[in-house]
Amino acid sequence: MTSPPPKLDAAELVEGFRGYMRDHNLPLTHQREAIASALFHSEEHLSVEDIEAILRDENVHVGKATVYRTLDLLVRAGLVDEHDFGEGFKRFEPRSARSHHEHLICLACGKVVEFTSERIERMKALIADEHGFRHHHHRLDIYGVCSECQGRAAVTLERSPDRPGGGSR
Amino acid sequence: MTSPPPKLDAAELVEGFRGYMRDHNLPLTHQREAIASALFHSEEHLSVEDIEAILRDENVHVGKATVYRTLDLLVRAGLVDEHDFGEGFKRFEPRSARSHHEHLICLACGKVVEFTSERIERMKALIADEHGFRHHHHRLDIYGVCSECQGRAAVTLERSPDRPGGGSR
DNA sequence: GGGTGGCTTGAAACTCGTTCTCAACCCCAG
DNA sequence: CTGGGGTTGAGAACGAGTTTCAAGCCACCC
Repeated sequence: MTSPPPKLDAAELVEGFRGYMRDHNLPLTHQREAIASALFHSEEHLSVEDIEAILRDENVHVGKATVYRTLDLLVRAGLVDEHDFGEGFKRFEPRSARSHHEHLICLACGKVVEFTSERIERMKALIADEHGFRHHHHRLDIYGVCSECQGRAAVTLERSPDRPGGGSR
Repeated sequence: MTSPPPKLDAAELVEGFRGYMRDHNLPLTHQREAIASALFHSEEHLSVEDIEAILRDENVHVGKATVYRTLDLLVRAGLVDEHDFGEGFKRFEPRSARSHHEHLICLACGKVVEFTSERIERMKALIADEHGFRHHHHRLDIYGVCSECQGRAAVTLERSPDRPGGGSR
């Protein structure tokens, strides 16, 4: 478990968080800063468990209720995106300066690769229109096997939709 | 709640189920037939609760463990597709003769509209390729507000990804 | 038709992610 | 510094889904 390099615009996001809290007259507690900072400085799609582990490593104790509450806050502030890759729990990702992106998920190792597609952006708006929907948001997740895992022996995938390989339930 | 017209190829699917059970030397119990039949004759994306309600209406008592086990069986048999629209529980849909399709989900009333897109089918394969992934399956869900709900007063949507309006948690 | 073996069933206990409760606590404006 | 309102944390609660295990049923045999 190596520590990944800090997210490019982490400082910006932290500043954005402080501003949001100020604007909404919400107290900026140590716990909230620790959680936001942990998330903003990560390159990964973190689960609540991941976040708790990071805080534990930093010897910062935060109750899980607070982790969930703060994540909720961050999502509502528009600084964090919430994802459900069908593992039975959610993952969180700082909303970077980059535009909206989709995900490629490896069924063997759980790796998540992000990509963007102008054409898909245009198409989803078109499709919503066609059916009389006012588009709000969408989700495109492609599940497959990444190039590294294709090399490894006998990657047998059962027919099991919405179920990456990393689940522990 | 009016009863929707039966799915076009329900009889076919029931026959497929019988065949699968025979081929795999699995006993065809009353419970399994009742669950499969309920699902195959529905036009909706049913939750486990929905299925239990249908069976209750038919005065067929089936334990929920059996419902889950049978759904698992149907999914593995390839006769049913499993979906997660981010409501906190799964929905099930008979796999009809139609090709793979995507979903438009109304955030206000929970209605699900299906659609297909040749271009998206082609594009997702292309994208997987581009990133060295062997494509397995994918999911495209577009969330928005349907035309009927757009008319209704004050449909205020909080910024809350993966969360249709029908949840009861 | 009756027997028999193995798979299935159902009720309840359990798991696990997430939310709620509430008394103690902290942030910050005054 | 002080007070009050929002926040925190431990644990209880919740809800979807799974497991357990004794009792029951299906299907095949005679």
